Amino acid sequence: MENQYYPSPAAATSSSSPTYQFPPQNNIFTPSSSSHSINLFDNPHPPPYPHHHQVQIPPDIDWISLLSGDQPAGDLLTTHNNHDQAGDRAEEIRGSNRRKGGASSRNYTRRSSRPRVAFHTRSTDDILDDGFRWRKYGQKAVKNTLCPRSYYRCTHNTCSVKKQVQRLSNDTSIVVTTYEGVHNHPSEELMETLTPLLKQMQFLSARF
DNA sequence: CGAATTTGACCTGCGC
DNA sequence: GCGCAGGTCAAATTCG
Repeated sequence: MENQYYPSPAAATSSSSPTYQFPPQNNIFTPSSSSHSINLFDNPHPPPYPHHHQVQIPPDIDWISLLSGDQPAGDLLTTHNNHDQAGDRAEEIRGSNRRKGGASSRNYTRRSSRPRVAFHTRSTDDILDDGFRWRKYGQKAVKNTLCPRSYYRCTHNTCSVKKQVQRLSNDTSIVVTTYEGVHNHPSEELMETLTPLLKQMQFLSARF
């Protein structure tokens, strides 16, 4: 079992332990339900951003589709190539008309059944400083929503954690961030903090 | 010039 | 079977 790491609780530097909205059951928010608050350190994906504030959730987000990961794992974690029927047909169409962004030889990995955790924050920044580095790999307009949804992937080599970021259409000051999966490495921010301490410990243990 | 982002095409699941 | 919507890929573009 590998160690698993979560977004670093930078906000924990404040003296009081902040609490955050958390899905009541199955990681799914329901706008009408009373949201649970949990301690920052119990939340596997705490919003660690001092400049973000907890807000009440408006009845605007489709939490079911956003957070749904309850389909059979075997169906969700399949890997596809272009040798199935659809792929062959698409390859014919592509043929001499290869275009930008084509998918002639890709392994297309579908949405996984890994646990998802979403939280909402009020911020002017789309990108939350959670101590990890993310690379944007897509943006998509979502139906019934004015604001596009952005897709990010953790830049660490062996880490496959993803997150989606979207603003509410009726209150664009609110950012909804959805994490999928857990990090298998510590955050860079955490390592920067710990490295000098570890070096000092090594130095001291070598002396004594 | 390498890294990161943008952007439009591609792929799949699902509802009708 | 078809069309739509969501998610992903990767070439092109931008940025530091």
